[in-house]
Amino acid sequence: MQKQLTRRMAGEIVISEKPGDTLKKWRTIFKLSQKNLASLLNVKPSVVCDFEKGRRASPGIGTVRKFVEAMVEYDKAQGGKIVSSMFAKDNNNAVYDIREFNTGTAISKLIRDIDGEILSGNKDILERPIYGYTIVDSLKAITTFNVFGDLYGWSNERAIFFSGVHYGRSPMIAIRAHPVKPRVVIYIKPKTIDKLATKLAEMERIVLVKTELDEEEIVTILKKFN
Amino acid sequence: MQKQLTRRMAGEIVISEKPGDTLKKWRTIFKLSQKNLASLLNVKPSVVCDFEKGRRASPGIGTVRKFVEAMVEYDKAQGGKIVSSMFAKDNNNAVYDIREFNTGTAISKLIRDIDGEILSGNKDILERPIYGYTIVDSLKAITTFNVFGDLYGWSNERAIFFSGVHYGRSPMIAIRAHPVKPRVVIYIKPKTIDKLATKLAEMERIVLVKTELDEEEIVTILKKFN
DNA sequence: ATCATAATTAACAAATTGACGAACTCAAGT
DNA sequence: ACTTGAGTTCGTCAATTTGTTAATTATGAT
Repeated sequence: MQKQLTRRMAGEIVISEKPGDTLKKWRTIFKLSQKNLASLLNVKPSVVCDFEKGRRASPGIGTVRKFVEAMVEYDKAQGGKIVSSMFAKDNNNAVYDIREFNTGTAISKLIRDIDGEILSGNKDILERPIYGYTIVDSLKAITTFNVFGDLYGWSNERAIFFSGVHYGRSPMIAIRAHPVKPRVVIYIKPKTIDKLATKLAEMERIVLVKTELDEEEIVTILKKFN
Repeated sequence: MQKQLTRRMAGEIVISEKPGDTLKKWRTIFKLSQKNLASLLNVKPSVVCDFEKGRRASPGIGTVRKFVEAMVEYDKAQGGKIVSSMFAKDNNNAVYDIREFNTGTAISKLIRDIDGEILSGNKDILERPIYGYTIVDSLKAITTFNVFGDLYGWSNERAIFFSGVHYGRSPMIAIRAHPVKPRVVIYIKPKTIDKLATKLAEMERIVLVKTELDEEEIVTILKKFN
């Protein structure tokens, strides 16, 4: 986990147009003064300044490594607050938004409001109520372990929005594999729709919908639901 | 997406214990010879070699940036196949596990650790490095179309494990048919071994191995690889 | 206005990098 | 057996980096 962060920091510094600025950014994130950092590295503060100000156009990777590792080590000695905070954000971002409605909303109304196109689903299901929704990044949802536990809020009578959909196969397969099923699955701006996706949706009696709105627009629309 | 990858590559190189090895790893992933890469960078091949061999303990970040960006740019000009393959983690349940190593591991070490028996393969190939592995269910791999696109992670310098093997013919035929070849093929608990399998392996200069360990045991062993 | 702390800049010596070219090994074809 | 291509090793040298010291400029806080 630390190594991962050091890599990220190093990569960012190396690729940045202004490596010095990026270095400074990290130093401030770790709440270190130039003097502090310099003493961790056993050099004079002017060295740190030189790098930050870009007076060294292309410092060696050894230097970069020393810098980032020193910062991470320092934080670790302080309890690792900063390092772990970096990861707290990253882990949950598979879920873009999750909310519960106070009263049931008909599936058909939801679809109308988000300008959705029905890909699969019997008409008789469309008037069933749902009580909430979840918006997830499909790739992250699948790669992040255990997301599916967090996908369902208080009710599984809900809609699940998937963003970053390519063919729509993987999300439906994941849903098929999972014991708890949503009422509606909505693909956000899918590239194309694989036939297997609609087939699986029919098998599970799930309404499958696609929309060309993006996450942000959807959230603003759904804010009006209660 | 490109920038993301360049950052990752750069970070990996900087933090690696042997930056040169990591550099080389990426070069091979991008299917470039030292000469090719050198010409992209407008330097002589020996320069590339010097860096890969670690003659410079701490090359400048400018150098790293040039290298990394050149490779990504090159791939982009070729259609961006490799870059996009890095991000296409299309989930396919035929794939039991897939992982990359940070540094190359000799094939012989892998075989030793998983208690493998060599069925075919010259001794001189055994010291070649591999950079990752994939474990697939052989039946699913073949019946599910398009798996072979997902079989290779970041590098085809890898080992492919097949589980559920009966005679070992079909997997080798599939590999023969596919343009990208792995370095090593390992059968997990095969019932018997068809002669055709070893013959095909020899033709493709692939090391063919069998092991009596199961998937789970293999994964725990390979966890220790880096 | 003053004192302390943080940050910036300049000048400089020693070490290292970045690049070349030439000689060399090693494997793969033909 | 010969050739080609890929990769390795190394002496060389200008350009850069690494680090030091010392002087100078913000930035606050009292």
